Amino acid sequence: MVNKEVNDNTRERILIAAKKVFLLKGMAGARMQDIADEAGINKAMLHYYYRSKEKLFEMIFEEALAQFFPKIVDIIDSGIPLFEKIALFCSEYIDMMLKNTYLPLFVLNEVNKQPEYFKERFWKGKNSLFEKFAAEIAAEIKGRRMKNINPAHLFINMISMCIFPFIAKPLWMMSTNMDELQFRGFMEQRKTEIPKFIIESIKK
Amino acid sequence: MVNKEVNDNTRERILIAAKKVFLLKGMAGARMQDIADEAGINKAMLHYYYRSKEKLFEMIFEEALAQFFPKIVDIIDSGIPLFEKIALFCSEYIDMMLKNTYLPLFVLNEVNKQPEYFKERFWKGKNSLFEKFAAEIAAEIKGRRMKNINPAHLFINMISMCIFPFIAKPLWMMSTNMDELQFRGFMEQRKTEIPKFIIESIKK
DNA sequence: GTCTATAACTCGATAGAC
DNA sequence: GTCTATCGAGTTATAGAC
Repeated sequence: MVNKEVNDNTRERILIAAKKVFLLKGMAGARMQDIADEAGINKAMLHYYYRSKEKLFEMIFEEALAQFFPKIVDIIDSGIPLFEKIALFCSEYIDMMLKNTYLPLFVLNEVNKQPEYFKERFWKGKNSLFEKFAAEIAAEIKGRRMKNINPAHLFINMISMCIFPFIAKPLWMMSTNMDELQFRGFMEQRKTEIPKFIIESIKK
Repeated sequence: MVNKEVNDNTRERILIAAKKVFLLKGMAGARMQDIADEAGINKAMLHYYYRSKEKLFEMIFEEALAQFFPKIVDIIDSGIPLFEKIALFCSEYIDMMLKNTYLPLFVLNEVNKQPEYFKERFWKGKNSLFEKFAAEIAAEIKGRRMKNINPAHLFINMISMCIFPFIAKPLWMMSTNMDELQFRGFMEQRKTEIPKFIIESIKK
């Protein structure tokens, strides 16, 4: 009983440490020693619980993907009106990234570095991610409730404006002389600024 | 004389090979052996010409920064009217990235991985990158030629929509079932779609 | 300048004591 | 379950012949 608890505790602490190190340094840059230090244990333990660096990485990557994607799908698949949907998406997605600043760059970087690995291992039956969204926009256009715009462009415009600032964060902070707190404030503003900017452009 | 030419030739071939490998795999993921293979020579030559992996990386990184930045500054500092400036920026910048697909992710990733190193080594007196742009927008707003919008948001909206698709390229191609050629066509469209989208939103 | 061989070192992984 | 010690593969870097 006591062992079980200690076990779970260590297992969990390794995961937390690994997440921190992998998200900061990526698969290629992370060291098992860094993770062990961060977790306050020694290297052998990492292998005892997770066999190899790759297995440990997969755990973290899978968890990261689970955070990165479902939010998108859930909101887009919901039944609320398009303009509200856009506002909700931006707000929720930016909120999630404010709690996980390194998540977007980590995911996109690893997908770029090993696209085949990602495709086979993690990309199963997710082909039609934004088809529903595209159909909804087509309907709005046909009903003359918004301007004619290619849904693909609208979709990636929205995503770009939400995610990119987190990817360019250090560069952006240098360019604007923002500190951590000001950056967070800036992203808080964007929760409403982005929807406003989009809707202003597409409304009739 | 002959030696000099051979020298230059090898030096140059190493740079080209190193650029390819570093941009694809990043500093942490790149191997000196990969670069040597790509250049069709052996590892010792790399050290003969560039001393160390880090020195070689700095060369490539510096060159990458030179491509990534000046285009922005030049156009933004030019005297053309704001709306044309936005159109020109998007077109030129996307064009540059179409020729260097991996450039944005490479630069932003390395800056994120080593922000201090970047700041000290490469960020000298570039603080006011978009101040001029902000001032110009402020003038337009005051002159009632466009809607009231925070210049910082407008600026990063524009940059985000141009750069992000390249960073999310593999994921985007999977989501939309695009092939390489279709992706290029899509980005060609965006050269005009993005300015249209922006101007539609801010014009009065 | 270019190559082969190898030194020096880093890092993931394992053995074995407790 | 946890630790120390160490192995062995892989990598950067150098020595030395040509």
